[in-house]
Amino acid sequence: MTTMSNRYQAEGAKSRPTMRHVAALAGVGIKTVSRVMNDEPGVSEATRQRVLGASQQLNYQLDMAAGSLRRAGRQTLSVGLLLPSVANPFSSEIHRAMEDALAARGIAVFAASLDDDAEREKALVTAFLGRRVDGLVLTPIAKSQAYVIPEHSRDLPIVFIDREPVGIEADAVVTDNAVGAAKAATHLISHGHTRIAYMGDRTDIQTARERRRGFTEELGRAGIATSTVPVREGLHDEESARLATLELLRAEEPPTAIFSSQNLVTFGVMRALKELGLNKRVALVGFDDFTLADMMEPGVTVIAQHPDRIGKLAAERLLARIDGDHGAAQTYVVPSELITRGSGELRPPE
Amino acid sequence: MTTMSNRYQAEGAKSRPTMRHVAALAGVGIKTVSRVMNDEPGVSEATRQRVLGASQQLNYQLDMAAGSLRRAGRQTLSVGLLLPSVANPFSSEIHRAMEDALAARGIAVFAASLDDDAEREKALVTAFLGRRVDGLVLTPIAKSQAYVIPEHSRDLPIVFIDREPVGIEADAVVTDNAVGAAKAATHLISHGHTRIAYMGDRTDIQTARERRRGFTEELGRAGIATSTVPVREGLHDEESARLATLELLRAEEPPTAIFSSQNLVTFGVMRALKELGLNKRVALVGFDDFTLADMMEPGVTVIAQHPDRIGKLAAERLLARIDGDHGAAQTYVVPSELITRGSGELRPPE
DNA sequence: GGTGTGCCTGACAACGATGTCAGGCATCAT
DNA sequence: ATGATGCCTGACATCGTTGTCAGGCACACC
Repeated sequence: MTTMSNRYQAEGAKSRPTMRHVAALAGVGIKTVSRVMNDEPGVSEATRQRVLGASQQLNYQLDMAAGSLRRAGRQTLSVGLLLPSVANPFSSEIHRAMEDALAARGIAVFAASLDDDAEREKALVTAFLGRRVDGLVLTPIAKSQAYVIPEHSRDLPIVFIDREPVGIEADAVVTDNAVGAAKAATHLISHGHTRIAYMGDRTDIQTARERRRGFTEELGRAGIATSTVPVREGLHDEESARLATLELLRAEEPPTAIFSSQNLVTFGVMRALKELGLNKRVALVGFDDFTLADMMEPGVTVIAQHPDRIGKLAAERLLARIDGDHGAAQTYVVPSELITRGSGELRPPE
Repeated sequence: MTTMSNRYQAEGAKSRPTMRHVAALAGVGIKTVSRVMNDEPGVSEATRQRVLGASQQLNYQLDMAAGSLRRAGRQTLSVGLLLPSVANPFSSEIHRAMEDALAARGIAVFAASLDDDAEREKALVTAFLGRRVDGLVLTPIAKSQAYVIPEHSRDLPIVFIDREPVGIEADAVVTDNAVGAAKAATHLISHGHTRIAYMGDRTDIQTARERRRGFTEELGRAGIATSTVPVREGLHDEESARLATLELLRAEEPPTAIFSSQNLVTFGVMRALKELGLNKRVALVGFDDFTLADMMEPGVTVIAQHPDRIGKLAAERLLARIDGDHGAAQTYVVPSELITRGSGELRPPE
C-alpha cells in the first residue's frame, strides 16, 4: 500500500507522512510514536531512538491541529492580534513586543489590520475564532464589543489595547492619554504660552477624546479660558492637519504654541510651520514619538507612548488568562513620557 | 444530557457548542448542519432556516481546524510570513500589502520576526509547518534554505522575498538592488562628484553585496578607479554608521558625496553630516525611502524600494502556487526608483 | 513457585468536522 | 399500478492525533 501510494503520487503532490507511517517504519505502535514526539515518559531509550530515526528519515512533523483536536483544553498555541494597521509604526512595535513575549511559550501570532473599520473588526474576530485561537488581543474600533461576550464568557482570553472596550468587561492596556496630554499643556504653559492650539484626531476615537479632555482640563486649571482655545478636530491624516494648521496660523491672533494629538497630525503641523517659516517661532508638542524627531529643525518635543511596554504587558495579561487567571477584569495604564527636544521649549514672542 | 452539561459548566468554562449540539437542537442530522454551514446545496429552505436558527441561538461557529482535517487538500487558509522584524517599516509594509491581497481569499497571516538569526528562521519554519500553513513567505537569512526542500517538493508553496534563497529553487521577489545602486552612482556622478564613498551593511547580507556591486561597477564604468573609492562596510546600525562617517569625513581628501546602502546607515550618515555642519555641502543618496525624508535639511534623495509592490507580488505568486501552478521557479524583480529631494543634487565644491 | 510491582507497549475510542453512500419520499411518465 | 427520476437527509467511516486502559514482560520478594 505504501508503495502504491508512493508510486501514485510520484509525479504530483507527495503527501505528508503521518504517525502511522513513522510507526510502520519503526515497527512500533502509533501511540508510541506519539509518546516520543511529545516527549512523554514511558518509552525505552532503544525504542525512542528507533522512532526518532524513522521520523527523521521520513521528515515527519507533528500535526498540531490534529493533536489539539483530541488534546484536553484544545490549545492551538496561536493567538490573534488585531491592530489599526500592521504597517503603523506604533502598532508594529506592540506587535513585536507581543511576539517576543509569546514566542517564549511557543505561541504564534495571527496579525491583521482593521483600518478603523468596525465591520472588519467583527469579521476578523470571527475569522480568528474559527481558527480556535487561544486568545485575542485587539484594538477596538467598533462602537461596542458586546458581540464577543459569548466567547469571552466561554473563557476565551481577550485583552484590549490602546483603547478600552465598550459593552464588555475585559482586560485592557492603555496609555495615560489624558495625563500625557495634560503634561504637554503644563509644559507649554510653563514656557510662557497662553494661546495654545489643539489639533486633534477623529472624535470617534476614544484616545483622541481622552487627549483632548486632558489637555483642555489642564488649560482650565491654569486659568486659561477654554473658550479661547483654538481647537481643530477630525484630523486623520497629514494633509488635513497641514491645511488646518495653515488656516489657523493665518487667522488673527494665531496661537504661539500647538499641541497635536497624534503622529500624522504632528507631521502635518510640522509641514505647515515649515511652509510659513514658523518652525522656530511657534512651539510644538506632539503626542507620539517618531523616528528622526531629534533631527528636525528644531527637534520635536513629544509625549512618547511606550508601545513596547504596552505589547509586553498585554501579552503577559493574555498568558495569565490563558493559564487560568479568573480574577476581575482590569485596565492597566502605561505612563507616557515627555521628551524635550527643542520645539516644545520655544517661548512666545514678547 | 444537554441540561446536565449546561448545569455542570455553569460556574466554569462553558464548552463551545459543536455541530452535534446544533443538530440536536434543530432536530436534524449532523451532516445537514455541515451542509448548511458550508453553503452546500441540497438542503430544503425550511431545514436551512431551522439549522441557522439553532446555530445562532447557540452561537455556534465552525471549527476550521477540525474541518480541514477531513477535507480534501487539507487547506487551513493560513500562511506564514517570516520577516527580519515585524517592527521594521520596510517589512511591515510588505506585511500589510500581503495581508490585503490574502484577506480577499480569507487567508490569515502568521507573522514572525527573524532578527537575522538563522536558527530562528529554521525554528519558525518548523513552527509554522506544524500548524499546517498553506504556504510560506520568507526573508532568508540562513546560509542555505535547502532544509525546506522536503516540504517544498511535497508541494508546499514557498516564496522568498527581499533576498534570493540559496540551495533551493523557488520563487523569489526582490528589488533590483544592483541597478538601484548604480542609479545612485550615476546620479551623483552626473552632479560632478568623483570622490563618492560607499557606506554599506553587513556583507553576509545578499542585498548589501548586490548594492555594493552595482555601485562600484557603475563607478568603474564611469572611469573612476575603484581602488580610490572609500568603502566602509559591516555597518548594521545608526551608531556604527555615524562613527564611520565621522572618521571618513575627518580623514584627508574626504569624499564629496556619500551613498548609504540602507535605512539605518543613512540615518547614521545624516547625523554625522549634521554634527560636522556638512549636511548642505556633502551630497547624500540613501538606499530605502523613509518617512519625513523630505523634511530634512536638505531633503534626502533616495533610491526607494516598493515594499507594497513586493508584498502584493509575493502574495499573488503564493496564491498562484496554492492554486496549483506548477511552473518553474522564477525570480521577480521589482524596480527601485530614484526620488530627488536635494541632498543628492548638491554639487562638489569647486 | 507464586505473586506483586513497575515499566513498556499498543488497541481502541474519541476530538469535530466532511466525504461517501444508501435510503426515503414525492413526482412523473408509462 | 409500476417503475424511473430527483431531491433531501442521515448513518457511518475517516482525517491525524491523544487519552484511556489493559496486557505483557522482567524482576524481586516471600
